[in-house]
Amino acid sequence: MPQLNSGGGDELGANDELIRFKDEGEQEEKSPGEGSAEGDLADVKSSLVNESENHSSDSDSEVRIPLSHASRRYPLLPPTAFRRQHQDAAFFKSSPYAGYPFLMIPDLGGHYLPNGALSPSARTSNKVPVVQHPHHMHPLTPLITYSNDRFSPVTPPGHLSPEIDPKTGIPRPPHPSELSPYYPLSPGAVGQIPHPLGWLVPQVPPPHHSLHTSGIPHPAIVSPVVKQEPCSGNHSPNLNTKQSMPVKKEEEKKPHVKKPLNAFMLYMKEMRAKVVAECTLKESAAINQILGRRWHSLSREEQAKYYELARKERQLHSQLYPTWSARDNYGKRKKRKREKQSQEAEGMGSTPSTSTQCSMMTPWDVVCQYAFGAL
DNA sequence: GGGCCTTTGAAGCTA
DNA sequence: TAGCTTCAAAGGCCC
Repeated sequence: MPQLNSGGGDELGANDELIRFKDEGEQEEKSPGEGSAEGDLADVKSSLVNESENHSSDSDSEVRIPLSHASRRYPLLPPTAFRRQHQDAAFFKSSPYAGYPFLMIPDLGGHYLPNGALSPSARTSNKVPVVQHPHHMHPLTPLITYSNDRFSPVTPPGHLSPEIDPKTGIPRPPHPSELSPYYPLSPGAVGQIPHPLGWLVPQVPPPHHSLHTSGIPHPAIVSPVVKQEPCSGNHSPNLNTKQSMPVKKEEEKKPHVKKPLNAFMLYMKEMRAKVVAECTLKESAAINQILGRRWHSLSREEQAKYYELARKERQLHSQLYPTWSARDNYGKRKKRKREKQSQEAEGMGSTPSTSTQCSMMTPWDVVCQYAFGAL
């Protein structure tokens, strides 16, 4: 992936990302940021439904990709290409993003400064290069959270009380502004923060340990998969076990500091509940497909918010864990899909797995190949 | 019970 | 340096 800005302009990642959608003609949302989950839901559902209906009308209603079982479960790829023939007229009229990638790119530079900040022209009235968040969430609140469950949702004094979603009538899930999911703090710590911005330059103690000042592990730290060694009666595990731990075991016990969330992850975190509320889907794979398309339908300004958030997220993360590297988490997960695929590819010789094939082809290639029976 | 699926982006790794 | 790989979240599904 081309790093468009070596000067730390993370937001320019959006640029790259815009390019990625160039040849997909993917944008079907009506208006930026107002993607209808129902429409997306219709897509996903129709895809799911068509999976069973496909036998009777597989000729032209929808091209399905009998790839992996997951692809069968979420046969959305490439979504627009599949649907365009029949749904465009009814559902996705002229896509406002038909020229999205082309139109946006040259404009992008005008809004971003080499350091990654939004240029004044791109800013609204606020000096903070983060546009006011439309989803009743302070744009910077993700920075103070990392996990919903590590700390119970303690509402800071004077903060919002639990709300009922006016749209759905469903109790709105704890909102990041009340319950920051990314870098959650102990209640006390939260109370010490007068403003979310305070976290941008946190007066945090030297982060060479995994504990907050409160003694509670930082929320970005996930309890490592550690075999609990019998501790001789002392329940100050973090300190005492560490002292007596051999170097190797100490490394094993090294707390798992998670990667900071990128812009899209932040967006997903925020929007997932909304999408789930708007539709009946619960499977993350399907939800993520919707969110992925919504992400692309966002305006640049809206995306810029999340890129900025992500940038600050990384900033904060690096301040909290200056010695942490993404490398630390490499190999922490068990088995990766690609491993399996590569194994399959090896076994299949010149015939790579379909997924691998897809990764090497444009979605349209896949469509064409399926449409013409090449696959 | 653990891995897979799905998405995008950041960062590490490799040739 | 380009291209590939891994991980981050999430929750249902599958083996």
